[in-house]
This record gives sequence, C-alpha cells and structure tokens, in this order.
Amino acid sequence: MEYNHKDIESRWQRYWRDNETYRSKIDPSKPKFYVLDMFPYPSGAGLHVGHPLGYIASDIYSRFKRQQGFNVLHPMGYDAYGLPAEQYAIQTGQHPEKTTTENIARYRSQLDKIGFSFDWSREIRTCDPEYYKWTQWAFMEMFNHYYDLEADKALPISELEERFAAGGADAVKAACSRELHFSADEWKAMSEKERREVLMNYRIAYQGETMVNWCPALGTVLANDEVSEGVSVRGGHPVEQRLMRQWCLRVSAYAPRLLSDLDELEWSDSLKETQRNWIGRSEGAEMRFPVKDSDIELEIFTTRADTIFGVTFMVLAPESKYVDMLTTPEQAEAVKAYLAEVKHKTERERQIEKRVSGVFTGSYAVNPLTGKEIPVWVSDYVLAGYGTGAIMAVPAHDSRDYAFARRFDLPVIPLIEGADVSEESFDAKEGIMINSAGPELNLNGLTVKEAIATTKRFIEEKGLGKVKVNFRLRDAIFSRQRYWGEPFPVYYKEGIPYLMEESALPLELPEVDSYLPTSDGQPPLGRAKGWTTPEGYPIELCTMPGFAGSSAYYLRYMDPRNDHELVGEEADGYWQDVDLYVGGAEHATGHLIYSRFWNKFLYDLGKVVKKEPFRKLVNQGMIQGRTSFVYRIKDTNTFVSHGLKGDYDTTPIRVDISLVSNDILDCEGFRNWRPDFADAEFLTEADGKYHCGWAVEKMSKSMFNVVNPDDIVERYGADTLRLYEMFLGPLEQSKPWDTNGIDGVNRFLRKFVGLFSRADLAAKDAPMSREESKVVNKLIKKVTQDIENFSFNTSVAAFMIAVNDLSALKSTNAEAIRIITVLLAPFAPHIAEEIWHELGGEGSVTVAAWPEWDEEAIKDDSVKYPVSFNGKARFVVEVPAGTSPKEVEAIALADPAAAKWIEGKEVKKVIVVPGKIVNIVVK
RNA sequence: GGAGAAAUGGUGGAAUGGUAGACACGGGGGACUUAAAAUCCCCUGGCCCUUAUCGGCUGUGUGGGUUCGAGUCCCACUUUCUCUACCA
Repeated sequence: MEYNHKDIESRWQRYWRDNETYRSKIDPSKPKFYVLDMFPYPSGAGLHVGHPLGYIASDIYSRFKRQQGFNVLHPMGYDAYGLPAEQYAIQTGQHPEKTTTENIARYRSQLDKIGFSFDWSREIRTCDPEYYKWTQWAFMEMFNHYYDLEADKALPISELEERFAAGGADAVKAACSRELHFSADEWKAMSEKERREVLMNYRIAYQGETMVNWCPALGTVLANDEVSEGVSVRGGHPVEQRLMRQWCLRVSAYAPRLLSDLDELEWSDSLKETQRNWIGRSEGAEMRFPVKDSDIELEIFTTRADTIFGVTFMVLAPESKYVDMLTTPEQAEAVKAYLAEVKHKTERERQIEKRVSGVFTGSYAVNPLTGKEIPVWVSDYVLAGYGTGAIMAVPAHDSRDYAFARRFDLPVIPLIEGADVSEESFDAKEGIMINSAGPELNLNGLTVKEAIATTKRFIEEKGLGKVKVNFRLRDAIFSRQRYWGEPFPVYYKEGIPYLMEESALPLELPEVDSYLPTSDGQPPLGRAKGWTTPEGYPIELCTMPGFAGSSAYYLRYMDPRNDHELVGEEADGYWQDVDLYVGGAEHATGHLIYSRFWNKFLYDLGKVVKKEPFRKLVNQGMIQGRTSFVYRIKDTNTFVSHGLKGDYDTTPIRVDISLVSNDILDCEGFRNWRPDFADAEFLTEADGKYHCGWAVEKMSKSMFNVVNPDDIVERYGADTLRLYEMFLGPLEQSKPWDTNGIDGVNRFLRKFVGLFSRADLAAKDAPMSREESKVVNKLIKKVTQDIENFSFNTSVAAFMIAVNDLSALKSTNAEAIRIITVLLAPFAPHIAEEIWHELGGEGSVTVAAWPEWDEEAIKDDSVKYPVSFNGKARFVVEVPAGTSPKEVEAIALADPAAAKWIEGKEVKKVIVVPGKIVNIVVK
C-alpha cells in the first residue's frame, strides 16, 4: 500500500461526516464523558500551529474514551463577540457579523483538515440570538436574586422584599454594596423608586457607582482581568480610574465558595494557587479609631493588629468618604488641590512615577490603646476598593508606610526585637515584640503570631473592632460601551432600570450606521433607530462583556437547540459537568472565575446539578515561534552563514520561516522574497549550504515565524501534524515550534504502512509469536497509561519502538498490526481507519474497542531474555530492606536461576538493585 | 514585592528512589544507485587507555543533607520562564 495522505485523509473525513460517526446522544446505558476545549475567538489571522495543540490532545483523549466504551460529548463552537471584530468594523465600516462569519468559516475549514472528532451538530456561536437569549436570561435571573449570607446561596429578590417588610434591613444578612439600615415601617413608607434603589444595593446583577477601569482609547470600561500593569490587555492602551454608573455582577458574594471548592478540583496546583491569590482571602481585624474633637470613628482594616503600638499616622484613599468629613477648614485648599492632581493621573502614571505623594487633612485620630493622637493623611497609595479605604500606618513594618513616613518626616517606631529600620522597613511576620505596652494590653515578649491573636481577642472583647475576613476579589463590571456584544434586556423608566419581559428574549442587536460612540459620548447603540420598548422607554445602550457569553457555554452544548431552557433537566442530569477541560492558563483569573461563579449561581437556582463546572483541567503550553535569521555583512548585500558570521560585522535579519528547512536557507526563494534581496550573495559553509541562526519568540506575523497548520497538512498530512504536535514535548510545557523533527514522525507512519504491506493477510488468524505478543502487549500497557497521564509524547515514542521491534522480528503477523492500528486510532485516525479497513475491519476503527493488555505476555523471562539484552541477565531476588549492595550481590550469584545462567561463563559485572533486580553481565 | 514552574548531550526531550540520556532530530560512517532522492544497516554525553578489542574514569545548574542507593526526596543558593501586584 502506498501512503498517500491527501487521498486517505479526505476520504475518511468525508466518511465520518456522512456517517455522523461522532454525533453524541444521551444514552443512559453508557457512562458519559464530557471533553471540552476552550472555544476559540475567530480572529482574522486564522489558526496557527499553536492553536490546535490543545485540540489534538483533547481529541486523542475523546477518541480513547470512546474506544473504552464511554459516551463522549466533544463539542466545539466560537466565542464570537469581541473587540477585534469591532475595531475592524470601525476601520472598514463592515458589520462585525460579516467578518465574524467569514472568520468562522475559515476556522472551520482549518479545523476540519486536522480530523477532529467534534460533534458539529452541537456547534454554538455566542453572537447567535438563539444562544445569547440564554446569556440575557441569566442576567435577568441575577437581577432578580440576592445573595443571602445565612442560607449561603442566591435567593429570589421577592423574598428579600418580604423580609424587609417584616423586619427591615437588619432582619436580613445579605451581600450588598453598602450597609443599609431601615426599619420595616420605613421600608413600607418608601416609594417604588426608593425601594428599587434599595434593592439595587442587594441584587446579584446590579447597577452601581463604582471606580472603573476606563480606557479612553477603546472608549469603554474594562474588568480587572482585562487590565494589566495599567494598560488594556487588548491593544495596550492606557487605562484610568473613573467613577461611573455601571452594571456589575456580585461575584464577591461567592468568594468564599469559589475559594473552598477549589480543593475538590483536579486542576494543576499552580492554577489553583493563581485563583487563590486572585480571590485573595486575608484574615485580619476591622478596627475603629475615634477622631479627636469629633463623633466620627475612623474604620480601618489590618492584618497586622499586632503592630497597633507602632501606628504613627493614618491614611485615607483619595476617594474615601472620610476625606470630606475629616478635612479641616485650614487644610481644605491643600486637600482639594491634591485630589484634583490625583484624579488627573492615570493608573499607569501612578505606577510609573512611584513618587510618594499625599496631604494632611488637619484632623487627628486617637489610638484606642495608647490614647496618643496621630495625624490623618490622604494618599493615593491607599486603595478605595479594598478593605475600608483607610489604613493605620505602621512605617516600621510596612514598606509603603515607611516610604510615606520618610517623605513627610513622620515618626517610625520599631516593634520587633533586632529589626533595623534605619534604611528600610521590616515587613516579615516574625520576631519578638518590643515597644508594645499600653495601660490595658502588653504584647512585649510575644512572637508576632501570638501578638496578632492576642490583639484580635483584645479588640473584640473591648468592642474596639471585630475580626474580619476580607477578599481581594471584586465584583465584575458587566457593561461595555460597545456595539459588538449582547444587549441588556433592560429599559429605563424615570431613570430607573427595569427588566423586560422574558418573552422579549432574545433582545436582538440592532443595526447602526457607525460603530463609533455618538457625538455626545453615548455608546454606539445610541445611534440605533427605535431602540426603545413599544411604550417608548429607552433601552440600555451598553452591551455585555466578552465573558458573558463564555461563562455558561459548556452547559449549552449539552442541549444546544433547546428553545425553552438554557439546558434541559434530562440533558443536564446526564452530562452533568465537564470531565476534562483543556485550554490555556491565561484564563485563570478571567473566564475560569466567571464560569465557576455563573455555574454556582445556576446551582443555587437549582438549574444545574453540579457545584463546579470543570472537574479536571489541563493547561496546554504555549507554542512559541522559532524565528530564523540571516546575517548581512554591513553595507553590502552579502549574507554569511551562521557558522561563519564571527568573522564579519553583520546585522541579523529575520527571514520568513517558509524559506527555511532544517535551518537551511532556500537561497533562491530568499532572492525572490523581497526585491531588495534579489541580487543577494551568500557565503556558505563547507557543506555548500547556508545555515540560518534562530531565536525563540512569540509566534506572530511581524516576526515572520508563523506556521500555518494547513501547510503542514498539505505537505505531511493531518496524522503527521497530530503526532508531531504531541511528540514535541510535554503537553503542559511551553515550547517553540520547530519543524526540524517532523520528518521523524512522518517516517514512522510510512514505516508502519510498510510493516502492514508486508503482513500476511492470508493468515489473518495466525497467533502472535511470544516476541510479537510481548511487543504488542507492552505497547497496549504503555499507551493506555500514557493517555491517562496526558503523556502523549512518550506514547508516540512507544509506537515507534513497537514498529521498529516488529520490523526487527521480521513480523508478518496481521493480528499484531490490527491491535497497533486500534491503539493508533486516537492519534492518527485517518491512516488507522485505512489500514483497519484493508485488514477487513467493520465500521470505523475510531470506535473499535480499546484492547486490554496481558501482563503475562510482558513478564521478563530470565532464560530467554539475555539473548536480546547485550549479554546481560536480569534476575529478581528477594532481600530484606537495608541489605548492602555487596550482600545482595552474593545472594544474587547464589540464586539457582542465576547460577544456571552463569554456568561456564565468566562473570564480568554485577549491577545490583536491592529488593528488585540484579543484572549480571557475563562473557 | 508576592506566587508558581523549570534547569539532563549539538537540539527537542525519556527515566514508580534502583543500569541516566528512551524516542526523535542533527552529525559521522557504510550498503543500494551511473548519480541524486528515498530506503536500509552501524556509530554518536565527555574524558582517558588501547593498533583494535577489552576496559577505566566522569557526568543531570551550584553547595549541603537524608538513604545501602538521589536526575528524582529535604534545605540553601544561582539562573531562566510564566502569572500577579501599592490588597494594608
């Protein structure tokens, strides 16, 4: 048989499509297995070889599980809303839907060529009204629920209203934006508008005045995970802080559950740790400091209650409500000027400058333990959004407080024995306390740990404050001033937001004449004609962010065409949750938090059966580019090979990766590449070839190092691409794409075809020899275990060894070929299918039963084994633990089996592995 | 500043605490061929000894430790990568 990959692959891809081989249906007689890939955003650039890495791994696993008898759900779709399509629309005037549809078509054709076993009948697109109907529905449910802290779950807002009517605000413990206090009578006396304002404080999807990340260049707000180091993740534009009225999701209410439920997930430790840090639980104390000559008490949060005797000043965030309350008339001018200055600085500028700034309010607080008066300052190093927006400053033991104290010449009191605070603060939480004695509390001599506990107990007993757990996780800002996203099913009556009727869903995105904001600064939807309810009330102009559509898509795949529920009870009850989720670690603090939150909310509502959406998660590593360089001798058009460049003064130039093969430059192609290289001269090495240099860089067009999977498929075939991507190295590790070794796996496939061609098909039922059986059973064991461990690179190696071993045995056994074909099916499904049918197999090999290995066949046979083991014999000897190598050697040589082997030969060497194996080398 | 991961030949990488370097690339040599490609066979961590064989020594970033035995476990350090950050 000839290995013609184009013919074989297109034929079997058509067969799978025509026979709906990978279509999955609910089947209670079989155990389910749900394998999911993070769905792609269809960008204009198409797929490069890095994208399919995770898809190939999950496809191998899906096929493997299918062969093991599981009913596998393995769907694919598109995260179709996003900024790039909208930016492109602004530039070209093309509707984002058009470019998105085109990009999706391109992605689909690229994916199809790789031979994935996706169930395309379940495809979803987040921009499809049939899909985003359920995104809007979830928002409405969140609007209609609050988080009850006693029940520790979301409850309907109507219950909250009943409880307000019965007992006022204090009758309910609920997650809220601000602590409110009112009686039942006051509640009953409120107007509808007032009540709605109160309820907004409790809703899980709520509108709030919050400090947001405003990106002027993009004209929209961004969530915390969409901002990194003061610039937008997409585009790298500066981001500033602004107080705006925005839709938010009360993700913070779920922080404790998001944290504790991490324990039961099979995720990598590093990913769990990233989420733990992002959720950021910190245990501390909330304390009140009375303000001198005033009734006001300043509330602060600290994790270092032990340092209370070292507080030499207090600091407020510029946005803190205390600033107005505490600024004295004499300081009013200075404070006002400072606030104006801070407001103009963007987050980025604040971080770059790192300059310590601040202003004195004129007020003094009183340390409740010492009675000492301490000045209250305002500074932008304190964040309004964390804790209470006010801190007690302990310059001796906090580096930020220290910098501030040095800048404004405030006192520094060391509290830990031996800490030298003349140059810098001592931030470590260790040591013995000093200088920490007051009239009622003495911490001197205690360790820091003991002091923290003692102080906490003391302030609780004295009513100075309370022990409090704070979370870093903030509520997610849920509006974007953008066009290409889900519209909110919300309209405004007298400025108050109301939900539309559920029957209005899906609320479809209207047409606009331009995708830019309106002249008066409204979002693009401000341009939509008739964007009102039938009664004429205006509809919300913002749209939802990217994570809205990607938060529950895994549920929709279970029941994608259900038009009366997000997911039906039967489908959810059967498929339950994602057993294996494969995708990039960059979603750790975005999508993977939001999805977990969204799922937990639906769980509270009883809409889904599982607390967590993704049971096991594997992060595939990034594939970087391998950029090739040529070296031009300065001021000439002569290029010198990498090995000779030391002798010349050269400039490295990036060269398109398609002109380079195994680091050898295609000189003719290079001359034709760009006009200014048309008359290039080459100084080659001794072998007459031009060798390129290389470096690992991000894969991108500008580096000329993008490798398109289509090209690999065209040249080597999808099976080679699949095997090679797995052979490249461990799945979770980042690695550069390097085509240098691809010939190796291609050669393996051709060898396997060759082995099959020599097989004796006439004697199909002939049993395998002892040696053949050993090779095959070893392979079954190795591949089965490797797939379970996601160690795909070593299983590819195992296939190569098996085929080489069978070739060496000159095997013509058809049964051996048949088993290897079944094992190979998840990795290289096309060629496996072809050979399976040539062998007379029925149906599709990709659903053929996975073989079991026979441990007996693999066992080492100490009589025969040395023949093929370079003169080494291997024996197992039993010895007590702790036996020295010398003693084991003596026991081994006395062993009857060993003695038989040694008889008449000279013992050259004894390699001892106590309790396990002894290798005896003889001459 | 914090957290996590990693460090093994010319290269990508293998090694349940038990013969380090599987497998592949690259390189060298040979067979076949008029020739090339393809294919097949042999060698390929370093150093030393030897005409060759046979052999010896050394070797998993650095320094310690645990162990009969460490690439693997523990401690410290160095370097690299990733994530994250005025979070009190």
